[in-house]
Amino acid sequence: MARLNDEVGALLREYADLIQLSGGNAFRARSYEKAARSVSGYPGDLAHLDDAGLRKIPGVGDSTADKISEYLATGRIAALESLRAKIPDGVRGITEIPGVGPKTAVLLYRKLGIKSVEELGKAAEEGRLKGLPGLGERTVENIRHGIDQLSQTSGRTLLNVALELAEELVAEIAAVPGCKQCAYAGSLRRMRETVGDIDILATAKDSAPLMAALIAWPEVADVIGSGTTKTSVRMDKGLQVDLRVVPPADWGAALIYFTGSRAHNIKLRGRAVKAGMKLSEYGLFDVGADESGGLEESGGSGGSGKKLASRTEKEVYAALGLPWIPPTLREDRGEIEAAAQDSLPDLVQLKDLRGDLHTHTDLTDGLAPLEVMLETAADLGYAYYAVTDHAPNLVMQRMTDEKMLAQRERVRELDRAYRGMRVLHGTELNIDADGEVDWPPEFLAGFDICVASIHSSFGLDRAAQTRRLIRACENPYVHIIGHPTTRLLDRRQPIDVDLDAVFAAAARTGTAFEINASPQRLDLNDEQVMAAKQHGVKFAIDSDAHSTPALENQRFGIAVAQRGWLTKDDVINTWSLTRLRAFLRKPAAVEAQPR
DNA sequence: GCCGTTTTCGGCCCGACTGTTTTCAGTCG
Repeated sequence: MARLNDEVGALLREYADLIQLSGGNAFRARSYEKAARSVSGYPGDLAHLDDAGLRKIPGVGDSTADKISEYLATGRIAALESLRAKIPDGVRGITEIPGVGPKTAVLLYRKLGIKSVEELGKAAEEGRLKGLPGLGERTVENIRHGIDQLSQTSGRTLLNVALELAEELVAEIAAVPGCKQCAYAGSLRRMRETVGDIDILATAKDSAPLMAALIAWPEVADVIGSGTTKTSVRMDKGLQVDLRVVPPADWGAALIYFTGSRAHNIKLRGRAVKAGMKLSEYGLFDVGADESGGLEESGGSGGSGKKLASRTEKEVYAALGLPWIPPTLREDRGEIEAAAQDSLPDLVQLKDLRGDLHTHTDLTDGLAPLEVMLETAADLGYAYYAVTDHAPNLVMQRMTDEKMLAQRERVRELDRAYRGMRVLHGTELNIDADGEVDWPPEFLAGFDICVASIHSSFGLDRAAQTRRLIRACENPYVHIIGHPTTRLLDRRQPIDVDLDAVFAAAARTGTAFEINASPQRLDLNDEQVMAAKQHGVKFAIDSDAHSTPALENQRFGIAVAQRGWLTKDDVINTWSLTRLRAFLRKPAAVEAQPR
């Protein structure tokens, strides 16, 4: 939907970074940064805006509008390109290292000619950073550590980015005459938080036109290989896409095979072998008791055995004595055993969500006004919706008691005005290093709902992090722990914390844990969700939206929940408002007081 | 560069934290 907007947003952000790196006016840089954010979060399509329309986007003035227009007309921005020529792209990449900003990156470039993270790592190893002004032993160590962090997060593509591309590619290929079926498979279909590549599967009698359609895609940078059954290409941004074309009759078996996971497939094949069958991407075959025991002899065409199933996934699973298993469960975490006992969980679905309990407006760092956020939420069919702007201890947001109370009054008015959607007034509190939050109890009592999250002191040790989160759970006014580990998939490692101890506290106090649906966060992640559920923790799947398009990120939160085996009953924002309100009274924690 | 119940100039998100300094620069949320 907002693809072009994101593209332009990224270019403006790059321009802002390059202004900083080239020593330009800091306010000018910030101005472009703001415009970038605003453009990325703009709900309409930029392509449909004329010059006047562009200027109406908050933070976009004459200069920025001209640059956007230039890009829409010519596909380039001259000013950006001239800055690119001055600062190598890798120098900008260096600022991705946590703790390294533009000043340090430029210093390294000017003094040592370092223009990539790799070169910086090497220079650090060789001790060449010593003696640079402002770079002591500690800083060099931090840079090393930062590079380690970065290397752990790179090389994979975020789910939302891959999904958007995959959906477009599938639509394109499915539209080619002769294409019978087309879908993305692989880790993307399992909705893993990041993916290494995109696997697309299609059926057609003649594969050539389908392969040609992929190769002709405008973002294809190079063709790695192309034959009649498989074509691999690399996109401009480095992501690899594999297209496999199989005969229509083998669709189901191939889809299972290419969806994986590897562990799921291995276990499935084992189950087949035990039952005297053989499973491959070409189908499920009867090995035959009279054969000479060889399992490897039958080739791709099915060998000696008779084909038992291959046309649909359901058919193949059924022939193995199993119900169809949702792709989000196919990780060999007990789903095959559960399926065999017909006890697969009834997974929570996007349509089950009745509300969103963590969202922002332009009163703090959101982009859209309260009224606009509510309109969009109502369009999503929600029965309730919580507005949870930042609290004062996140100083940069400049929240005050007065602003919060004025917003509450407005929320109450709008709540009466809406039919069908109740509006809750909440806040996102800051959990400080000791586990305390922003306001005193009497002020907190005025909110319908409080999310509490960590926004600082990420580096505390395990004992301290565990203690602060447990204290937050014990606060009777804290209902939901927001983005609990604070990880950012492309940038920041999770905090070091004993989650089992924290989950136990959450279950004891009736505090829900968030599945933050922002694709950069997905926090808790699937495995943590499973562990928390074991403790009896309840969950809130929240968008943490700072703009109207971000409200739709809930699909990614649902994916995490499904991968964590959650049902409707585990997720408090699938509940009726009455049941939700009862949960928000938090009796267990109140009894636990005083601490 | 953007913006205006501070409106065409002069501000612009503010403070904590860290590591380097010995009074401050850089980074972060």
